[in-house]
Amino acid sequence: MSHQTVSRAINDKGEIDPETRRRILEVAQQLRYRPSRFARGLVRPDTTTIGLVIDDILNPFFPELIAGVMSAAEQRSWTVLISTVQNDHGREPELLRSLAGQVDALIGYLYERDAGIAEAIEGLPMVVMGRPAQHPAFGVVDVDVRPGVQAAVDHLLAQGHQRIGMIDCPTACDPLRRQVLLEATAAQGLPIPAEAIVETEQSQAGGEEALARLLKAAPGLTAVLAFNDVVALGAYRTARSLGLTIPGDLALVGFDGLSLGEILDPPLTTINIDKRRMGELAVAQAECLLNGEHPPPATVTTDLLVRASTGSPSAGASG
Amino acid sequence: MSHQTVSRAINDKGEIDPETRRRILEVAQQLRYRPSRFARGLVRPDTTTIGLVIDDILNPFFPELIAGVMSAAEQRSWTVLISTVQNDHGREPELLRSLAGQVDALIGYLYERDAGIAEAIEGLPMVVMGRPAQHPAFGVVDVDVRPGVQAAVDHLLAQGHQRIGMIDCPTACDPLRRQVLLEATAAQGLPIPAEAIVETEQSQAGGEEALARLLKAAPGLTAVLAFNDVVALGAYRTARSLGLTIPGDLALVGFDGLSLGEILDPPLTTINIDKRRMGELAVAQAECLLNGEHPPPATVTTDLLVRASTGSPSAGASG
DNA sequence: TTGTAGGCGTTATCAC
DNA sequence: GTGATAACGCCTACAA
Repeated sequence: MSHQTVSRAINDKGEIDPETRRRILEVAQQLRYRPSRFARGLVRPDTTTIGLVIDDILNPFFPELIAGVMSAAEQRSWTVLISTVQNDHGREPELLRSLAGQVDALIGYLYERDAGIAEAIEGLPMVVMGRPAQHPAFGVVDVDVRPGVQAAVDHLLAQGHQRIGMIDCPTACDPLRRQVLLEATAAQGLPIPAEAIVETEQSQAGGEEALARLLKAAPGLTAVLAFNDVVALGAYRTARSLGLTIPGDLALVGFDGLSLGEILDPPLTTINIDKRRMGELAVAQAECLLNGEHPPPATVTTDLLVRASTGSPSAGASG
Repeated sequence: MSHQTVSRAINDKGEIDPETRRRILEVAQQLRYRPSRFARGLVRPDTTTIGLVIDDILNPFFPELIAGVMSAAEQRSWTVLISTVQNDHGREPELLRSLAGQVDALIGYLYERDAGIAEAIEGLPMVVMGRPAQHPAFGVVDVDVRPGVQAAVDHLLAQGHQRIGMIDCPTACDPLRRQVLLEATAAQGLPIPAEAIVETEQSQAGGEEALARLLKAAPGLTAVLAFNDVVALGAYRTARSLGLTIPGDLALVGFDGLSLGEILDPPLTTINIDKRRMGELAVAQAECLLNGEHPPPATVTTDLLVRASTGSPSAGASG
C-alpha cells in the first residue's frame, strides 16, 4: 500500500481495484485523514485566492460590493478572503502586509495612500476601489460621480429649487462630489456660495450636526445634497427635530443608493452607485493583473434614484 | 548563493552578512519574488484558517455576526475565509465540500441538516449557529429566545394588550419563537388562538402579506410579534397602507435587534440577539474543536429592546 | 492494478 | 556567514 494508491483512492482516479479503494477510504475516514491544502497547492498551484480588504463590515455600503466580488470570484472558482480594519485606518498597512502573504491578489477599498499600499504589499497585484489611480501598477475601479450629480442638479432645478447646499465629508477619498456639484450648478447659472457647503465626518451623527450648522450658516436653502446616505439619515433627524418637513421645507438627496433609504420616511432620493458591479469589475481587474496584463481603469457610472425626499419647495421655504 | 541564504534574507534572520542580505532583497524585488504560501504552510503548519459560511451577505443580520467572528479570529491570528450561497440553500453541501479542502475548521449559519453537513465535510471541525445541536461532534452556538420573548410578552401585557398575534416563518431553522410565545402567553392566562398566528416567508414581502392576512383572520389584535425585524418592516408597510397607526392601533415587536429598526418611524421595539457575541463564541467553539476538545454548546441570550413601536392600545383598537 | 522515483518551495539542522 | 541535505505531503510520470 503506497502513497500513490492512497492518492488514487482519495482523488477518485480510475486504475484502482474497487475493493482496495473501499478499504482505503474506510481507513481514511477512521483516521480522520484530510489531504493537506498546502501540499496540494504546492503541486497544483492553480488555486487562486484573492483578498478583499474593507474599512468596516458594518458599513451598509459594503455588503453589496462584497456580494459582487464573491459572485465574480466564484465564477472563476476563486476563493475570497475577507478582512477589515474596522475603521482603524492606521492598521491598513499592517493588515495588507499580513494578507499579502496569503493571497495571489488583493482588492481594497482603503484610506491608505497608494504609495503606502505599494510598500506594504511589495509587488502583489492590487486593485484599489473608489478613487482614481495613483500608482501605475494598480488596477482601479473608480466611480464616475458626474452623471449622478448632474442628474440630481437637473432634477432639483426642474423642481424650482434655487438654493442648494451640501454636506461634504472631506476625509473621504473622493473629493469630486463637491467639485462636480459646484460645476454643475455654476453651469446652470446658480453658483453655490461658500457658506452653503459644510464639512463633517462621515456618519449619521455627522449628518445631524452638519445640517443644523448648514441651515444656520445659509438660511433659505431649499435643497441639500448629502455626502452619502448615512449622512443624509442624520440630516433627516435634524430636519425632523427642527420641525421641517421633507421635501416641502427641505429637499434631501443622498449618495450611494443604499436600501436603507427606502425605509426612511419619506424614502430618500439618492445618487445610486452600482456597488455589486464595482465588485465584479474589481475581480476582472485582478484577473488581468494576474495574467500579467495592465488593464485600463474601470469605472462605474452613477444615476439618480428619485424617491420621495425631493419635490418642489413649498411657498414659504425654510430658514 | 543557496536557498538557505535567500531564506535568511527574506525572513530577516540573523547570521547573514548585511551586504549579502541587501543584494538578495534587491534582486528579489526586481524579480518580483514572493514566497509561496503553500510551501510555507507545508513546513510551518501552524497557520489556522477558518471558513465562515452564511446564507446571504445582503441579509442585515449577518454583518455584525461576521464582525464578531473576524475580531475573535484576529485575536488568535487566524485567517477567515467567507463564503455564501446567496440564498440558494441547495448549494450548501457543495460549498461546504469545496471549502472543507481549504480550511482547518468551519463555522456556518446554515439550512442544511447536520447529517448533510457531516457528509459534506467528512470530519472537519464544524460549528453550527442559530440552532440546537443535532450532530454530536459539532460545536454549537444557539440562541435562547426565551428571555427575550418572555420580556416582550410581559411588556405587552403590562401595557394592557390582550390580543397578541404572531407572524411566523416556519422555513427558518428555529421553531422555538412561536412555541415560547405560546407558552409565555398561556402561562399568563392569555392563550393565543390558532388563527392569530400566520406563517409566511422570511422577507419584507412576506411580512407585508402576512399582516394583511393576520388582521383578517384574527380581528381585534392589538399587538403582533414578527418573526424578525425584516418581516416587521413589511408589517409596517401594511399597517400604514391600512391606515393603522403604530403603536396606537397596533403594537409591533420585531426580532434580531437590527439597527434598521432604529430608523423606522416609529423605531421598532425588538427582541435583541447579540450577534457579535455569537460570532465570537463560534470562534471559541472552533478553537476547542481544533484542540481536540468537545466544548459544551454555547448560547447567547436575548433581551427586549424597547423602542417606540409598542405602547398601550388606544381605546377603539383595530380590527 | 499497484509501486517507485522525483520534484513542487520552504525551513531546520548541521556541517563547513 | 554560508551552503548542503533532508523533510513537509502531495501529485505526475513511468516502471513493474
